[in-house]
Amino acid sequence: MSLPHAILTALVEKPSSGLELTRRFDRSIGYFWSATHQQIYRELGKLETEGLIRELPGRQPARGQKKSYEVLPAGREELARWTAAPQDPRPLRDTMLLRLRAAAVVGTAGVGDDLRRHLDLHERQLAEYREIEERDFPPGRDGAEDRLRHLVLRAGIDLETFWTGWLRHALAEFAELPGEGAGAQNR
Amino acid sequence: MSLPHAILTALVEKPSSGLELTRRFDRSIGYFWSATHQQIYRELGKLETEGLIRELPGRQPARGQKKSYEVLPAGREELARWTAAPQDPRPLRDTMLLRLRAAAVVGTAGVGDDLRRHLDLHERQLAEYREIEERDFPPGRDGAEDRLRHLVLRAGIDLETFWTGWLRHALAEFAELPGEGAGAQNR
DNA sequence: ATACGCATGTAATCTGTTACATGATTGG
DNA sequence: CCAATCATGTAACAGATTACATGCGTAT
Repeated sequence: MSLPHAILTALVEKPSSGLELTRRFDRSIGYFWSATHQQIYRELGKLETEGLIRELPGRQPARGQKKSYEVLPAGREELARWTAAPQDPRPLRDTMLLRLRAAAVVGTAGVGDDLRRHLDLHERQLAEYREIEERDFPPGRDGAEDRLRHLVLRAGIDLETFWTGWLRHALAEFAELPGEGAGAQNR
Repeated sequence: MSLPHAILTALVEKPSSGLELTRRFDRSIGYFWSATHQQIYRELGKLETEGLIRELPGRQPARGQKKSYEVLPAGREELARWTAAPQDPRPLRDTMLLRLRAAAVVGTAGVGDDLRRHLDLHERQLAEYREIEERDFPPGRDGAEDRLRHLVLRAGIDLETFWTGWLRHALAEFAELPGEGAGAQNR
């Protein structure tokens, strides 16, 4: 129940078409709330029906034509209401941890290589976040909006820092496991 | 596509009934792959149909009667295959981060209180993990299975450490935001 | 004219959530 | 006998994923 609010947030920041939203989800919002273009189009339809957003006036109608939306006052209110309401953190669902637990009973074949690959992925993501931080949040600016957005980016950086650290630790442990030189075994 | 493998892992560790699995998901496996009893029963049915698990022999049939399952060789093979195959990390979906981004445009009302509540939740979870670590992983044991399971628990501990650290940082930032004494405002 | 990329959308399927229904067992 | 609890399950729905369909605009 958060996708509509992710979209409302994006549209309040800047009115956009479906594809533009998709691009922005790929770049920035999707770092903590991912969505595909199908989800976005479907949800835009719903939000329009519910009167929370509307098509920007001065438009072409047809299919294959760009169609931009803006947030209506009702949408802004709904977003404010949702933001203010308490919500429990959603339970974690992580495949790598599950695989390690499975590896404890069926063997570690293949897992070491993928740990290395994940480390690489997380290192890249971390580097990307740090670039964004340098570019968008140079020292000594502090509007309230900037601070909040910086805080969110900080979470991303800290989270990737956690993953890279843990993955390195995991790889070190793996190196000490019996028979983990080349990578495979099944008990 | 991981719930069946979570269940297979649990059943390889120890044959169980649906409700016993549900309990174990609440306690241990669910820390990184949560599931409700409905999901579990549905999936047990599928796994049995596919010939990956079977009912423990020596059974009563009827509804309301306990029904335990064990993993068949085909199930163990499928689990090993899945564990060894590379998988991309699933994209992050975090509501609190989304809310902060929304708060940057619609105001921070209510968010501060919930940050505090989340900090409390994550501190409790961290304490629970640490207790498990003390109880189940005293210094100086090192079977391969133990090491892998400890590694998974370590991820939980490090992750909760990240959250509590970040939430404290966020609360400190909030304290400096204009008008954030009592908690509410809308721009 | 056709092929490519942009843009919007439909459909089918799978996964997860919520609410409820039913039988068995046990303690009062 | 009754209520509570254990245990299994159904049904309906909501959310997410995957594959595909269609139309427009532009460059070759």
